[in-house]
Amino acid sequence: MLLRIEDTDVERNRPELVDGILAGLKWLGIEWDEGPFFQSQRLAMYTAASERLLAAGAAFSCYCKPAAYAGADAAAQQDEQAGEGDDEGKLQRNAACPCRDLTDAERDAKQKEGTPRAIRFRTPREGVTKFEDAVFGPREVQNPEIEDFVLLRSSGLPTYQLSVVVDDIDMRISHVIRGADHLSNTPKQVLIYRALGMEPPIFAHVPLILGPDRTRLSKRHGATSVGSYADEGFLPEAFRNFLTLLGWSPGNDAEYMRTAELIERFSLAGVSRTNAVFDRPKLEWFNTQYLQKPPVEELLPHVEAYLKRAGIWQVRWGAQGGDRAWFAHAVDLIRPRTRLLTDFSGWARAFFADDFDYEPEARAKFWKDERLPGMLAKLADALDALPEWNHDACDAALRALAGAESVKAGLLINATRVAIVGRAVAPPLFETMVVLGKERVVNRIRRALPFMSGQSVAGQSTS
RNA sequence: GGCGCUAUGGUGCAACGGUUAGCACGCGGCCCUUUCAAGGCCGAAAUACGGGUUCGAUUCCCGUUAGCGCUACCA
Repeated sequence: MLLRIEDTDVERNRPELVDGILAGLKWLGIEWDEGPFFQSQRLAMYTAASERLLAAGAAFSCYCKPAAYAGADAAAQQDEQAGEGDDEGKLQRNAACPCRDLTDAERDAKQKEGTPRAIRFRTPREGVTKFEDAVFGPREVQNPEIEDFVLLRSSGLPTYQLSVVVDDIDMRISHVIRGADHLSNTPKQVLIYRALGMEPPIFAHVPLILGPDRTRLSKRHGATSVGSYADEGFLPEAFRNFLTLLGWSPGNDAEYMRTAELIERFSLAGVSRTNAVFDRPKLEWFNTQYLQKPPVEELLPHVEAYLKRAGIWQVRWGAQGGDRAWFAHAVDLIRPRTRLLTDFSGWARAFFADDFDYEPEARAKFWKDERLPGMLAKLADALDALPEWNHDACDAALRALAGAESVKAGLLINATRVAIVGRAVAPPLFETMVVLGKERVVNRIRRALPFMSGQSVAGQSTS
């Protein structure tokens, strides 16, 4: 596998974008052994190929003025709306270029005038071009449907059609697997292969991914570069699983498939021909699966990266033997409730940092009772006095107090949870206490007391 | 406009001539419960339309409609 950057359009190609592409591929786990190769640095190959085609009579020089994309499009639409004069527009499309019949003399004249020259392919005006697509099956198009397309622009830069064929030949590409938007242009490439005396490779066109509005996925649909999904806290493997199932299925109802299984089961035969809508909620569901099912160890490096990014990573958590086990334990406790990696530095922040705030909704919901400050003060004392710090000891201490105060344990449990992690949404209390440790728990409860009792006190807690 | 591709619940996929049309996400309800998730159970929800072929069509053929793609000196 090699990586090739197809940057032959000066207008649209921005060098900075390449870094993003490379980073995105790496994040996805796509590795390449050779490259990246840049087509913009292989121009000599394309001009050489076009010269060969020219010499063989398979191509010709064109001196027409280029029609700007926007202009051409607008003109075409006007033609359609006008309803008349559309003869002109129709004839214009798919037509042979008048320059294909220029005499040598006429050509020399144009050349002398300094008229910009492009090189077009001399498409046969009859016959059909056939090829086999691994997904769409046998294909054939009438040659007259294909225009005399440009191979080399007047700027000397090749078009996609030319560069891709030249490179695929040079790089001995066996399978061309790409978006179905290229299906219609494939006959042109087959024509070039043949004119170059080569047999085309295996083509396989895969369905497009559409946005919720059913148009091709683009910047307008928000998070569209792979990098933004990385930033949002998605796991590469979840993304892979989700993406693979867009336009492909193993033939049964299997959905959660680790990458190794995906690779093992994938086959071009299972690829569908219908475009698929990118369903963000389902992607999130896949992410929760990958956050929760694999062994914690696999998750640790990812969580570590996000904690670092949030600036709350402690080096000791990375030390094998040391607090690595604690870190794994904490992550394991938190992950059943996570949907994105950012949750670890989000609602679960209190597990890794001492500066966290009390979620207003949580306070409103669980700190309403006026007896709370008094009871929690006693709870802190009781916990502090505990000879051993484990789930059952904490559990017993809290329930004993609840009994003594004649309140339901839930009242204390919920209030305490908010006091020590700041959230209503958090793991079971006693397990949380064990992970946080006695000193922190006691301190945090005492620290929270002033913020209770219905008074709305804004502020942060530091333990 | 021309050419082409596609068409199963809102979304992603199964069923590749015979099923009460299945699974998953999402949605609603219930259970569980220490909050919130997870999990379990239940539910609403689809074969675009019209013709054929066939004993029998989601499935094969034709037409219509719709969506998408190509029709650029973009890829």
